[in-house]
Amino acid sequence: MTAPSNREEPKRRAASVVDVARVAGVSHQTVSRVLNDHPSLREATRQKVLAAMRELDYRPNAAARALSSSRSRMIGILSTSSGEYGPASSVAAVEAAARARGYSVTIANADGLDPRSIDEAVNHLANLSAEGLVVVAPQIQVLLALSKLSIGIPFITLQAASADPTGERPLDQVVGARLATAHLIALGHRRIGHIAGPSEWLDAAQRQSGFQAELTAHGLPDGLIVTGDWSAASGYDCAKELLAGGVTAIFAGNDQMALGALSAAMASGLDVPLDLSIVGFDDVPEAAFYRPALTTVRQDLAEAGRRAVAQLLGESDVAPSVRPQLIVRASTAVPHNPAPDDASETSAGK
Amino acid sequence: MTAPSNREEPKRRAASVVDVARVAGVSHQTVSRVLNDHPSLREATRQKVLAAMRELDYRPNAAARALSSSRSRMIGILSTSSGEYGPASSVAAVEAAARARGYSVTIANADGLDPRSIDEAVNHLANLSAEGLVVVAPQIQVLLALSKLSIGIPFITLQAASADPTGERPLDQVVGARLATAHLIALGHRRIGHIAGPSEWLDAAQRQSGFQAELTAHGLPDGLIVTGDWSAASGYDCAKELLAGGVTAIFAGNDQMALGALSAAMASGLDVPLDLSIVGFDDVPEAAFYRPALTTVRQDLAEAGRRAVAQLLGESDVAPSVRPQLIVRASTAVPHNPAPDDASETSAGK
DNA sequence: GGCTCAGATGTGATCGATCACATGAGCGAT
DNA sequence: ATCGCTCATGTGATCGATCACATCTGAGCC
Repeated sequence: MTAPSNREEPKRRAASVVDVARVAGVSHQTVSRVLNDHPSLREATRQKVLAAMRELDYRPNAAARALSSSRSRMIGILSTSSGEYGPASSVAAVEAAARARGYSVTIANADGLDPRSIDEAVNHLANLSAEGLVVVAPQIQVLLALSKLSIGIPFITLQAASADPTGERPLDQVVGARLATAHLIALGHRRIGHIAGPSEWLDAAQRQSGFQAELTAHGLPDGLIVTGDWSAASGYDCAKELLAGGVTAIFAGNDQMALGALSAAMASGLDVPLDLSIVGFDDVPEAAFYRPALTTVRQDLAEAGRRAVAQLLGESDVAPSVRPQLIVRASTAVPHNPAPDDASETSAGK
Repeated sequence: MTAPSNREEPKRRAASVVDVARVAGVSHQTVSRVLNDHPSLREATRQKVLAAMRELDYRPNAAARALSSSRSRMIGILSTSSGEYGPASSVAAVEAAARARGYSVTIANADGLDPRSIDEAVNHLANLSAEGLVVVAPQIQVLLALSKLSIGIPFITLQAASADPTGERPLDQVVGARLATAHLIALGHRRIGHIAGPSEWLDAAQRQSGFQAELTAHGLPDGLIVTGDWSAASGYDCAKELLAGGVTAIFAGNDQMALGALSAAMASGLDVPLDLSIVGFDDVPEAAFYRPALTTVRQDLAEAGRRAVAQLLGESDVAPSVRPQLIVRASTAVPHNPAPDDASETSAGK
């Protein structure tokens, strides 16, 4: 650390605003102004500074910035069970949207069932002074923990209504569920079962209520509902149960459970879609290659991520929810014994 | 900022070390020592400080810490195409391992094919002064960009040899591929095809070379290899091509492509496993529910994530690679017309 | 010409922690 | 009793940016 540093050792400390200022022949504040593109700056000066930055390979120090401005420019993603397609894609979407706005994202995964784990994850993000949280796997426990801890950080969920009383949400799960259910009803199904996700997940609850709402809207009695855990294995078991109840169609809360249901149907010697129609939710990339190819509901997760970030950062152009889309493939068809009263509908194409 | 602050406004600035010090009746440095559990600290003092922290709901300011210690306690995850199961699970594993050590993780997704996008992602992480990078989807381009940019940040990949010349790697893809191939050979297959992942992915290359190595070790001629893009759709097309080449077994570079191959076999009127055996790679959670249930290679991604972080943070106990595991299910069997020379092996159970 | 005023730039304090160094207390050896 | 040493704690500088405020310059106006 003595003045005449060993020239064998070229790794001197990284350049700072002061170094840039010296090289450019301006003050450190001017450099800072270039960094934050301040309006009143002569173009010539800006260029001088930019040149100096390039020469020194200057990288602004994020920590120093965060400290002095007390803005971390950091968004926290709170997730659980994140090997799954939906959450994983959402994380990527949020990251892209955040980075486009000059923000970074940190993740914290919580074991959704363990309150302590949730607290730890939330606290971790709070300690980083994240400016906002995106909850990617919104279990009730997580939302409860968030409001209870009441660290003054705004948060939003992709799939469900946020704490924000306006009730805006990037993805509308109810509509998607109604789409799926309406499709089955239109085909002529009357005894329809639903494999719901775990009841503590808000998306599961919303999909389930969409299912019920659509049945009711068509004057049909309440459907059979059994609850799985999002996994294909649980889908298998739940489907067995629903089949015992005599359903001709199943709407599964996600594609994995739909896959399990497909498997259960085969194990029961039933043909899909001739004996049993199945609709999934998510449109995972593999859904078209399940056998038969799965009819499912697609959500634009990328767009949802973008909107979540926009809303979190207080941008005004909050568009209405992203509309989900029904993708009709080969796992749904007119039932064998359609209800006697209404058999005018025909099978779906593709 | 005048002394008598408006009591109508209760949101005063968050507590700092100085505040805690005042309440505890010690110096700010002592508080800092508690934070970093310094060895020489009287237990009574520590308790006093901890009590003060609790009272003030003190949260250490990560930015200030990073600035003064010049350690960001942040690990960057560089990923591409992160809706997929492998990368997504790895991210979660790395996050957990990092947080357990008091580190945070930031993600940056790059579009793996676009050099500019890679540079942007790497620079983003470098600007946050991440102390290390974990490359989760190691395409050659990404690694090239990393060495070219030569920001002095250590990095490691989960699946492939890192820049570190020791060649240690958390996951050994070659072994997994040999396991899968050996299984097919042991069943009696002689004409085996491989659906490889994109050649720019190091894991794809390693799996492919493991496949070849195993064939060679058994004195078999080179296998047929066609290259997909990890997707089920490409698996379908590649399988068709391999079938035209007359293979009796296919080793797919991941489970999605294996699913596509399953679909292609059915479309060609072939029975799996009677007419065609298929092995996948990854053991995605759904693999057991494909029809037939997929024989595949399981990797312990969680353990790999842990080791990657440990190695990155320079912990000494670098264990050898995690051994992958062959999961035999129902998609592989003895071929219809086994090679005449060696038919002593029998089918694998479940 | 002198005045005002906005545009462009500079000066020093500040954010909240750690670092480097100084100091006081306690205790055994000489 | 004094030296020397370690343990426990305190003091002030420092990290690299922004913030608040001061200063300078030149154009426009009367």
